[in-house]
Amino acid sequence: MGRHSCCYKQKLRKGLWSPEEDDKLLNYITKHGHGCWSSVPKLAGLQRCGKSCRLRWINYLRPDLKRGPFSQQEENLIIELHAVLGNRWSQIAAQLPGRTDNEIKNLWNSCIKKKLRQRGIDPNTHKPLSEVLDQDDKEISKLSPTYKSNEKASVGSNELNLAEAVNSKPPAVPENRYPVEVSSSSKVLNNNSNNGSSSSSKNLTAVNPSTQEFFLDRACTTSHEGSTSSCRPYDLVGYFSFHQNQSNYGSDMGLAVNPNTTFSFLNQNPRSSEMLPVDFSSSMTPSLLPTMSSSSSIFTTPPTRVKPSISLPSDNSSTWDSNTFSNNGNRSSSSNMELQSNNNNNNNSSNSFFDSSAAAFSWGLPEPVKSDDAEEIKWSEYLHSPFLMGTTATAIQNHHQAFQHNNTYTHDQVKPETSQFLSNSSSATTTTSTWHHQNQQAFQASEMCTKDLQRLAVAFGQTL
DNA sequence: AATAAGTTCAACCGCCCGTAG
DNA sequence: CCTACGGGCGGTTGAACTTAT
Repeated sequence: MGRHSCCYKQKLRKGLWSPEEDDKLLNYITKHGHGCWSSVPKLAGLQRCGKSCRLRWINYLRPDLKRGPFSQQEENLIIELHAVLGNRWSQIAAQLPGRTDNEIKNLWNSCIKKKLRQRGIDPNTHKPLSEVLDQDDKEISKLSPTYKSNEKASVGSNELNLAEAVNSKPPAVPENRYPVEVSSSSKVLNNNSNNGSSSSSKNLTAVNPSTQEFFLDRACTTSHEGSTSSCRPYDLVGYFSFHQNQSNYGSDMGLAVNPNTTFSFLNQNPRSSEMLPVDFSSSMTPSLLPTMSSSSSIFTTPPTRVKPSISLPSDNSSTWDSNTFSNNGNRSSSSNMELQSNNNNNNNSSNSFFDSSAAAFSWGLPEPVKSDDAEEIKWSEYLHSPFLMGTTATAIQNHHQAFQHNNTYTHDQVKPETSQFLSNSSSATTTTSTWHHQNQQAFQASEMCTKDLQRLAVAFGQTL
């Protein structure tokens, strides 16, 4: 059958690394760099194969690795990126400094998948499980009876039986509602609009206090400058929950797409057949992104905000005010998805979007506008939508800006070369510093938006 | 306290791609 | 053009650890 592994061929050591081996590898790479991995073990005096050394270095010994549990924001970013990139762990890891693809993969398989299922989301498609099941049933029903039974078994065997998962989802979930996680002590605030507008109350329809979830109308519509498009809140982003003291990515969010820029999310994987041409073209943005900011960001930059049309305070101490929720109540105006330029990043500010210990956030979730012509954006469209891509791209952009300002490595150097660590031994430490610092830098860097977007596009394999 | 069941995560495996010869 | 090799990636395994019974 297959060839033997290099370790088998060379009768090399396998399994867990001893501290002595770690020392040897670390010392060698610190002094000489890894160079050709296949020669590293020999030169370092290790009875390991080059691949094993490389893996150990990348996943464990690298000085810029961030230790400790993933923050909620990191998890959210992973989910968001997974929705776009799928199981391209290395690319996902490239957006999470200090995290390895292996780590993220493990987290996904052991933790996030489970969480998503518990919320009734299929982790593979990011669709509600009920939809996935329906689709499966439809596809299976097209097949012959013999194949049908076998296939159904294999579908379920992937990990968890989907039917099982559906059964386990919160019973209170109406079929056409998406659960959005909020933290404890959340309240229904669908009557928060103090200006008499219907505002968000149409979207926020139910709260299950036991599961701490609230549900949004599945189909809602965004309306901007006369153009109306409908979307599903869950489709737009999935869910987000924000918890106090988990602000590694900064405490604010925003969206940004340079309206004059078209750039593509190209898979860096050399396997060309897997190229992922996800374009977020500016030509698509106006209908979904009413107000553009050239320097806003997701997770990072303080000044730009997305006001949610739905939001929840976590407790009495929360600083959510009516303005936070109502967006002036003008449901047909761009305020539904308003991106505000607001330099006030004071966390104690009553306007601060992420002040509360937890906030269900729907990404500028548009309010429903009755429109018979409105069609739901399909999931695949969502994945290609400028809305998400804008957020993702901007997150990426700012993360990379942060990197660049830390003199660590750029996207083109996502897999850090030893020489960089050696020449920037101090910056390697910096890389593991808090995100706040990076966020600040990212914000400063955002002034050079156009230039950086070009850099981003280049980094992702497309010239502007 | 013992053991089973479940979870986490480091490491391995095998495949694919790019490149040098 | 072909082949061998190194690097990189995603999937999988299994040891170590934790929790439940």
